[in-house]
Amino acid sequence: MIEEEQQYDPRAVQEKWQARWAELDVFAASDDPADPRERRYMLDMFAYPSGDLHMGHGEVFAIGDVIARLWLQQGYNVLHPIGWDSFGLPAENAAIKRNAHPAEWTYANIETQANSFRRYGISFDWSRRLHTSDPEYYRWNQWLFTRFFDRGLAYRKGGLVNWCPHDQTVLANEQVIAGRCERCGSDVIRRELTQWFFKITDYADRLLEDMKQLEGGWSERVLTMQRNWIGRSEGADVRFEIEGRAEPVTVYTTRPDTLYGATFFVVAADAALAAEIVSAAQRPALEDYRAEVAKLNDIERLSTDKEKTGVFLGVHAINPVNGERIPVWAADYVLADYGHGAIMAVPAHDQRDLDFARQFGLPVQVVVETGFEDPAVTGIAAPGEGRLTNSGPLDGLTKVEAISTIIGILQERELGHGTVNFRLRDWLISRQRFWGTPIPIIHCPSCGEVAVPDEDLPVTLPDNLRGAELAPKGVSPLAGAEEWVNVPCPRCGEAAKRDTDTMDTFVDSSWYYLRYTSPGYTEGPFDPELVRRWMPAQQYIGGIEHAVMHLLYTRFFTKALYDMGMVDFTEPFERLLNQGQVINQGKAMSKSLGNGIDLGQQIDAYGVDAVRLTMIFAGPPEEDIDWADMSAAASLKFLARAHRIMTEVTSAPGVRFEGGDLDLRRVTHRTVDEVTRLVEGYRFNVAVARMMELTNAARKAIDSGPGAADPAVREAAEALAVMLSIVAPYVTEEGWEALGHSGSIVRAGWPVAQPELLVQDSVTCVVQVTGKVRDRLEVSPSITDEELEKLALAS
RNA sequence: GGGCGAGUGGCGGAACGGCAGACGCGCACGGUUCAGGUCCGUGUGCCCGAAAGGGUGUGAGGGUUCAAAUCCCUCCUCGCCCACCA
Repeated sequence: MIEEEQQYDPRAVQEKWQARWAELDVFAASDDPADPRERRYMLDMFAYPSGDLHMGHGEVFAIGDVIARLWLQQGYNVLHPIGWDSFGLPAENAAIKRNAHPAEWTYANIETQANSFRRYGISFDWSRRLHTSDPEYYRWNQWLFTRFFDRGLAYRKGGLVNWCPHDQTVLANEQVIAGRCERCGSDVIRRELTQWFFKITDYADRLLEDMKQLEGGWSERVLTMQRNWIGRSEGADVRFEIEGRAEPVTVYTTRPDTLYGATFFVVAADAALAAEIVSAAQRPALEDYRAEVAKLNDIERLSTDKEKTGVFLGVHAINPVNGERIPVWAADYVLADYGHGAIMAVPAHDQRDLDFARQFGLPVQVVVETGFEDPAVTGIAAPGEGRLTNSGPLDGLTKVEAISTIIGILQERELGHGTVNFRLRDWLISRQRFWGTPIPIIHCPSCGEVAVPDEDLPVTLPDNLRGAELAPKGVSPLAGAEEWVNVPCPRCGEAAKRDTDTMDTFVDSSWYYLRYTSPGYTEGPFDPELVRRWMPAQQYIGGIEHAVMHLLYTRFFTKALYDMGMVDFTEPFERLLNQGQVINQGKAMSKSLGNGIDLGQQIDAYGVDAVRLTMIFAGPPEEDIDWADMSAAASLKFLARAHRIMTEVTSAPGVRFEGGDLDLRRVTHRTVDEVTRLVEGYRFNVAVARMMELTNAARKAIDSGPGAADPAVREAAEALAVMLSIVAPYVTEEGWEALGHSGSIVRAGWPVAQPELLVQDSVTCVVQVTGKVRDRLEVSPSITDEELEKLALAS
């Protein structure tokens, strides 16, 4: 029920100011090079149009808007755009279910979300809106792909890839989370396919190295996650002869110093090499074993303390440094796609190798004196440091000395060399689905892979496929669109076929922030001049779930574009904030738990301002918010209290503050000073607490202090209105109007603290003796140490 | 198994190495109100005490320091990331 005393009706106020903001165009960024204002780019991760906005959007966009509105108040020329990441599986699945085209569902949801964003009061420059499913956008995806293709950064290769049996498409390594599909949670299996990749591994070193630029601006957490993902390690490649094979086999090791302790050799069971070198006698055993391994999915393979399994391949390898014949085994603990898919096993100094040796009765040779008891007896490997032993020329050396010595020997004899290895794999971008950017390649029987020429871009999706025609069948639905598929080769004119796969939607999101600077640009993906002006973005905000995938891909794209001379920076985002999740009753909201909270309903009940304030005041932005612990009603109460202060001011607008009540003025200026620093340091919840204190101080001044007519009360109310406007834009617009101002508070200007009002007349000095508070002294802040000591001893 | 981070009232959370618990929720009491709610005010870590006051207190234990929630070590618990990564 709406109370008669209630000062404002959220719904009417919201509509009033949405119209006013549009009319005054207060959120437009200026591309005018003559604009004297310093530019700032506030970037939110764009939205996926899965229905209406949800609570998570409510938090992330509230946070982004606080920063964007702070900058607007501070007088910056602010770019704060929004768009939609509108290709992707859910649209396709919805279309199959409803016998419709994915575009219908997608664009309807986009409109719903756009309206909700407007209501939510986010300070977007709507003129820059983009949708990745628009041909004008994905045209440039294709253009960029062809540039990557020309430079060898996009290439096709066959091999084992991750396959999601539910979504019926391949997945990039980054999209496999603990053996499951990142999107649907199905167990991922491996499949042999020829697919398109982006050569992100060429950039592994730079992706790692350039993190130096990000330190301080990105959380250590995200940087660590990226570092782990890239997984750089230093070691050596060592060539082992395999008896009966012409070519030696290379293994990678981080411990070349232990080469003399290699007592057997292991090949990944699923690697082609195992089948190639196995002896005739052992072939059936290997085939049985491979069938066993194939049955296990990654989850089972990962189960802890799993017994080591493997089969002897009936052949021997030769240890290149001491000529020893060591048996070659196949096992599933060696991974086909890491290193070279084969290892030298040093059981004395590697736990996995030791477990395997003990399982199959293989010899253990200690080559480092670590002080550990004999691993062969204890079953505990000795991975530590120590002097080398039983190692010929390495005997007596330390680990570091031995590594460089053995690498020298290997290089001299052409048996190996020092090298760096990465865990990072190339980015698999092909998808066997419809609702994405068609890969702009034509396969010609005589010319091979031919890029679609620029003048033929975009290759648009056929619009006659709908419903069941889009159903996943293991190959792209585009393969069924014959008149679309069959085209002449652009090079020779012979009959050829289009590539029928579409691109991973992470390609779309790898450069959208560049397009915002010039969304209507037709000469390329973005206007290089405008990108130079606006980028890199000062602030990026989004969920931690993108810490590896999206953020790694955007960084890769930026570096690739830098190498093409299209941008003049190597890192796209200066500061990154990863907000926590909004959960309910301790758990993520989900349909199955029935604990979902609807953002729209919260707004209907409490108003936009109260919902935004609740998100902001709940705690540090990186932490999760449990909505069950929050009170939007309390937020509404505070907003009404703050608004009432603004309506009670009786002095005239423009009154000189100088003669006003000094105590209140000090509180105001101290609050301004602190709030500014708190917001800039992401401490939004504490900033709100300070605003509440200012509100309480103003309340007291009106009720039992100098009274509503005192200029200091106006000063407090105006400062409060502007500071609070970055969190609660609507009620503060009302308050600003009640204070006698016209136009919009968006342009009011951020208050500036006067230094002389920040110093206090007296400070409380606490006298402690052995850590216990013994006395408190009120002293001048300018007191000298001697005087203070005298006072303390006297008391 | 490895790495990173975090443990503070009934709750969400504040505290450059310097008065622990700001601010808010909740609760209690008072004012306003016919009443309830709203609104305004006071109080509120825990223990003893009518009060003044005293004791105690930031997951556990130890250390550094005149002084530790904060820095160091060990342990416990929770969260996240990676994971037979050679």
